[in-house]
Amino acid sequence: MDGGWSYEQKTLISELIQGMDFANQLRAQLTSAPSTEMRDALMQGILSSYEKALLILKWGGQMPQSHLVAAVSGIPESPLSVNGSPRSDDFDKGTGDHLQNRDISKKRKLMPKWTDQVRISPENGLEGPHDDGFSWRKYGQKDILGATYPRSYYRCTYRNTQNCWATKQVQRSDEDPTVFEITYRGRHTCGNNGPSVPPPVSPEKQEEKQIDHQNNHHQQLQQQQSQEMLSKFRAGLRVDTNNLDSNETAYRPFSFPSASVGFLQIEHCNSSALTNVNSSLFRSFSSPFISPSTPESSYFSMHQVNDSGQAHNVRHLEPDTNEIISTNTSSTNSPIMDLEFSLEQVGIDPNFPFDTSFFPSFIR
DNA sequence: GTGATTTGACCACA
DNA sequence: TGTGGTCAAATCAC
Repeated sequence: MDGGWSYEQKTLISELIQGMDFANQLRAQLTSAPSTEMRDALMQGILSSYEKALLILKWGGQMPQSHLVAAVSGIPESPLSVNGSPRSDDFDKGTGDHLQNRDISKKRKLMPKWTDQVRISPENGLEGPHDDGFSWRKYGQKDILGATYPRSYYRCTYRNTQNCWATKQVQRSDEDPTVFEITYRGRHTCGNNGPSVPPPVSPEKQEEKQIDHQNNHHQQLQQQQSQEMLSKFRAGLRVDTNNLDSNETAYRPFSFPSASVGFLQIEHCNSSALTNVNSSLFRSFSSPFISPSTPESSYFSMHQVNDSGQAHNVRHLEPDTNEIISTNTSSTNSPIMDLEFSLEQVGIDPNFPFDTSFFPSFIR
């Protein structure tokens, strides 16, 4: 799948992912103040646009329809408490304030939710669901009515330390015990093992990197051009906060940082670089991204990076049967279908000199 | 000793 | 009232 991807494209995706993370974090901050509708809409616009851009770049308009269902919803996902202060576990322990707990419960319900299905291949020796790159901590297991196998509940390990309220539920399929249905809820707001933090590198990966370093010389040349292009891109990206309440003047116009860890990942541009991108995409968006299958396989597969930095096939999706289920009702349900969004909507200077050669030919 | 997992109990919701 | 989701004490693993 990685074939044909230019360095610039990888870089742009990395940057977009990071920008999306920032937007997420910003939204989490903004929702702490009253009158959040405007800001939520703004943030949703940013996220939606990022998602579309990534979809365009990733699939060149040929994304499998069966995997477009889940998408970022337009509803607030922030796990922040109503008063805006970061929640601690103490809030959940519910020793006193039931109203507050009710709010938290509602917020959780409103979190974006999407379902993925993962087939475990016997050859990789996995007995449980794949490692999706994030660090999860199991907090419960429940027998579900009508289900053969119990459902496991996981939350982000960094929930306490980084206020990351992402959770997932893992349910083994009755029909096919090798398939795990994983329901994610909420986006990761932690940076751990996410797009911004490269996972530890295994010996195998280091070997890959050595090989890939041989290609780095050429990539460095490209990198210079990309840096230049990205700086233009950053300069053109603005979120207009003029319409925000006056008490929000502390919020600066959104822009990309001058440096990004994601860029460092690309710097070691190996097979795992895109793997990281894929993994990041997978984590950052409701729409899972899968790669074309290998010729010998009738499945789609997706490489992801586990905690030890090993890339492995974690998704073997039968294109016809493994539909992605989602409860999402957002307008972004069909990202490819809904590409008519203006740059001004998201604060991008319409006069920004996009290098159209950068984009897949179908949108030129 | 510390962190992760297990598991029974509790709570909210339909 | 039944079910799903979460909590938290007990237990396990490293």
